[in-house]
Amino acid sequence: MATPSHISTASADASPAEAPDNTAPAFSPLYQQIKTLILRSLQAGEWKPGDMIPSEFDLAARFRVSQGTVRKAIDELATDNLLVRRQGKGTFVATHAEQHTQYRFLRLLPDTGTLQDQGPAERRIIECRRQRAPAEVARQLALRTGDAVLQVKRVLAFDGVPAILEELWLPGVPFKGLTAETLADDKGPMYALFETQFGVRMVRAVEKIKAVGADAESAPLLGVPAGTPLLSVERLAFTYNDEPMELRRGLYRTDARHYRNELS
Amino acid sequence: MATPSHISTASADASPAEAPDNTAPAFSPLYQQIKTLILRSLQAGEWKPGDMIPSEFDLAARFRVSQGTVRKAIDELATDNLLVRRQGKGTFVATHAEQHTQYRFLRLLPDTGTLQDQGPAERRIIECRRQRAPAEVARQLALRTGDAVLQVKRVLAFDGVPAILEELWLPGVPFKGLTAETLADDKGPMYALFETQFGVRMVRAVEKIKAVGADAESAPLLGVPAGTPLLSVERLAFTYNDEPMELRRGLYRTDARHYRNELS
DNA sequence: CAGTGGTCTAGACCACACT
DNA sequence: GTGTGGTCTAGACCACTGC
Repeated sequence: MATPSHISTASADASPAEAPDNTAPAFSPLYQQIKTLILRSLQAGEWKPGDMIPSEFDLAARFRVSQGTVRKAIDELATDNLLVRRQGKGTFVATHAEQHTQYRFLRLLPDTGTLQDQGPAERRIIECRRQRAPAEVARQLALRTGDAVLQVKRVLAFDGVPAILEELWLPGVPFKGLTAETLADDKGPMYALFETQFGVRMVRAVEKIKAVGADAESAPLLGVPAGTPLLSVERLAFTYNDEPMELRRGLYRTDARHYRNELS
Repeated sequence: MATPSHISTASADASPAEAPDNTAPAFSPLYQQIKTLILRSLQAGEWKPGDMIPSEFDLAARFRVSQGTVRKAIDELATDNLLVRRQGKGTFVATHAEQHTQYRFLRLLPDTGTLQDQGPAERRIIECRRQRAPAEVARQLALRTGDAVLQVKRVLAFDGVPAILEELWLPGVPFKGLTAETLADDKGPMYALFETQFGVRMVRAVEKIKAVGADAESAPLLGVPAGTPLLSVERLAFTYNDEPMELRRGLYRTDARHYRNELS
């Protein structure tokens, strides 16, 4: 591979007397460029969550680089949890619909007992309505104030005991057609529903956690006295290319559960 | 490299009529074995935090594998934050003493303003004494109940306002000689002190987070009324090879700060 | 300049899954 | 068996650092 067409090094061979370009080298390794191209295909929906993408050799031929270079690109996408490799089978677009990855973003675990031998979460939709985005919500979702958003409010319970009260804001355009029924009828992770119904895949998220006291509105919904300390978890979730797609504020009861985090 | 001496594939060529070894394949790729060997050298203190380790070619010669294989081993150790690569210079043993990595395990950030343009944390040691390990502490630190442990209690404040009250338990043997003075005299991260004074490097940690109300003892130390919701952060930290080396319970004020977490 | 890590390639072979 | 990802090697060249 002498010089694939998509390579563009900043310092061109020609015109060395040009303005010396103080800005940035803008050099990026081939495998990074390949990574970007694959990402673009993911974003464009060329391969959907759960799909198998072409083999490393096919992609190498398509992008006109060696298989090893594609491999390195896929390696990074796999460690970012965007792709999943399965030896002997192929490489697949990651999805929230699988058993294994199902509750990847839910960090609230029971204090005792095994991880998820509790019954599945019982969901109760309290509210689901179209609305104009408040300033703060709009800012975080990269919308304009007043743009259409969906507001959802629900309670999650385990074995009949409420554990989580959460409120979600979703941008109106990509989630057009989402209703309380859609949510209520669905079983399985909400992020899996987003994938299949709206083609929106959540890739990463940032959470801000605080301790707060239950207010008069939340307390009865969670079945605790007002003032009970709760975890406030504010999450901003992103799709491909760091596009914010969901703002969520959860109140977690932590009397029998805890938020688990790994540091490294 | 036909067959380096340290390779040991489970299914040997000889004696195919042997007992078929139901247990496990026990196969591990060469680069994993190299990773283990490097890890062993780190653990043995052959290279200390901050040191430069031998070049990839030197290690390749030493382990009698190709440079690419060493590279892959180092790659993984680097993504685990055990090693740090510096182009043109070498590969170094990671340390908590650097500016960049300084507060890697502290996730409490101010709600407003830039990350750490607040003054450095002010530390106040409240207690530091040798003690016999209570059952629960012993269990988590993989000691026996009654073994010697060090118990430390301190308050961290920013700009004069207390933010964190924490209590630490450290195994007595590796931390022999740790006193309140050692801690008080030191400036800089505690984990850096552990490295230089005791040769203990913290590599990863697990935290369990709950919301609790300030009790009568903690409230005045943090300057809040009793009952104020606080984040309870229980951390178990490990050195190389997943040896637990510190148990820490922190109470965080989150009225002007939040615990930040990234999900992916 | 020499020494280090970083990238890219090409080919061989292994392990696994399906058919 | 065929096709997939996984490992290992060897060599070439690039980019950065410091003498």
